[in-house]
Parts: sequence; C-alpha cells; structure tokens
Amino acid sequence: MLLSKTCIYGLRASVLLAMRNEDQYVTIRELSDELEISFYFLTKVLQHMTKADILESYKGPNGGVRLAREAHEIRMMDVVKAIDGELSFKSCVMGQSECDMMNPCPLHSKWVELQTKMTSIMNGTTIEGLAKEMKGRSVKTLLEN
Amino acid sequence: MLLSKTCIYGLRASVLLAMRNEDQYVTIRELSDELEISFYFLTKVLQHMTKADILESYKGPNGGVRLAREAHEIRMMDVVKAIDGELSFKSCVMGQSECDMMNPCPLHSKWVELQTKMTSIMNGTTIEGLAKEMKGRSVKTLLEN
DNA sequence: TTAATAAAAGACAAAATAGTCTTGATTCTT
DNA sequence: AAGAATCAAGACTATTTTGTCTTTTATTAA
Repeated sequence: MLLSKTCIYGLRASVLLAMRNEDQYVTIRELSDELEISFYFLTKVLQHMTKADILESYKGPNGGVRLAREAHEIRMMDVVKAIDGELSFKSCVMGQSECDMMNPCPLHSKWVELQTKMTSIMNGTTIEGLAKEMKGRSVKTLLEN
Repeated sequence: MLLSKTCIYGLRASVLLAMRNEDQYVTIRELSDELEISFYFLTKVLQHMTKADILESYKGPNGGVRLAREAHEIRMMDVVKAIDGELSFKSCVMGQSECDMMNPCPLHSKWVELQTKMTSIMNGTTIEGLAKEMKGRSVKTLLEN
C-alpha cells in the first residue's frame, strides 16, 4: 500500500470537509460516521493534521474541525507529507537507501519517471479538486441509475 | 513503501543469483552477507519463494538456492505477486475497496495511468534485466572513479 | 456558575510486519 | 556409518501500525 491508512483517512476527511460549507466546524464524530471508520482513530489522525496546520479545531458545543485554508489551497501533497512524510513515496523501490543518478538501483531509470508523475499528481491535486470529483461522481451515479 | 521489505529482499536475492552462474547453488548465508541483511530473515523469504517455484533449493554440502527458471523467464511481477500479492500495488490510493470506472475514487482517473505504467514495468522487467543493469552499474562505477 | 459538548492528550491493546533462534530433515564427504 | 553442511519448519521476540478508551481542557448555553 502506497499511503498508510492514517494518511488515507486524513485525505478522505479533508475531502468531506471541503464538500461542506468550508468555514463551518464539523464534529469528528460526524466525519467518522460518514467515513465508516473508528471515531477514536480518526480523532488522532485529525489531531495530527491540526498540529500540522492543515486543519483547525474548536472545542465545545458547535465545535469540531475545519480546513485551515481554503480547499483549493491545500494540495494532496501537503496532507501526504504531513502524515506519511516524504520518504514514503520517494523511497527507492528496491529499498536502496540512496538511489539517484549517481548511485542508481537497477530499476532506477525506469522508475524515476513514475515517481515524477506521482509527485506531480500529488502536487497538482488539491482537496478542492478531489471534493469536486466526489460531487461529480454522486451526480453521475444518479444519472446512471 | 510500495513493496514490503520481504519483497525487496526477495527481489535483490534473485538478482544476485542471476548475476552468478545460474545453475549453481548459492548458500543463503552468502546472499545475506552480500545483501547485508539478516540471514534468518532472508531464509524465510527464500523458503517462501521456493514454495512459489521461483527458486529451487538443495540441502547439504554444496547446497543452497538457485533460480528455478532462467533469469530472463522470471519477471519482477512474478516475485512481487508471490510475496506481496497483487493487491499491494493495485489497491486504490484513496483506500476504496472497489475502485474502477463504475465506482471510482476521486483520484481514479488520474491514478489509473500510473498503475498501468507500474504494472507494465513490473511485467516488462525480468530478473535478468535487473542483473544486467547491476553489472552495468558496477562497470560504470569503475569507469567513473 | 453549572452542565453539556467537543477536541487534546496520552495510556493501553490488537494486529501486522520484521527479525531471531532452535530443532529437524537431507545430503555430501570421509 | 559418522560428522559436517545446508535448507525446512516452526516457535519466539521486537517493532510498527492500527485501533480503543479514559481523563483533561476549552467552550457554550441555560
């Protein structure tokens, strides 16, 4: 698995937040219910994202979490880096600690293109983009049935 | 990390075997020494590969393991599938259990191309190819220094 | 000001992955 | 036949990831 579950949950929760009124706080319970994952676990994930300034939180009644910036200003890359770190997807396929042009693993030349592509997708995709895609999907599902 | 350590060790050991006289048995101890990894752990990995008919083994003096087929007949994909299974790299980035055209995750359209590319690299790369690349690299290193 | 709501913090538990070691089964050499 | 070499099998431990729960802190509303 390329991304950890923690990271995937973080991404999905961000997308849900972006699909709503962006400046409104949403409780973690609502998010975990909608994602059908453990409330406790999601709490930890989102706490981490709050510390990383991707989300902001508010305690007490009507509190919850929301995106710290506008959804189009948060890239998928920001979330992935904050949770899994950069190494997770930039690390060498063959597990070599250093893998670059000077010291390539036997797959390097073929793989580097893939990694570039991957990086550019993560950089080029915003939470807003994912949210729009999700909304579009729902409409499409409706039209199809 | 895309591939598990188990899988990476299995790949690297296969490449070492291919770099030698292919029909000669090599002891696991030699392989683990060369790869600088745990002998015990590598033993388990290679046992698994033997069961999967990627390697064959022979007990006793002058025994060891060797490739079960010629190096150009073993694809990287064979090793990865045998150890990590297919799901490991074909699974959805966003963690959706079903993710296809009919039921895409919000990243599906962008990601599918990447997965295709990845699959084709794994299918198109043989252990022999990796071994040759390794040998070439050594020569290059010599020439550079 | 008290009670209720909700995140923060951190302890604890379970599962998956990675790593270590011992014993047993073969096979070779002498 | 005996001893050494080597993989096979499986028990055991350590680490990382994932998941659960309790207590504390901040905030609101009555």
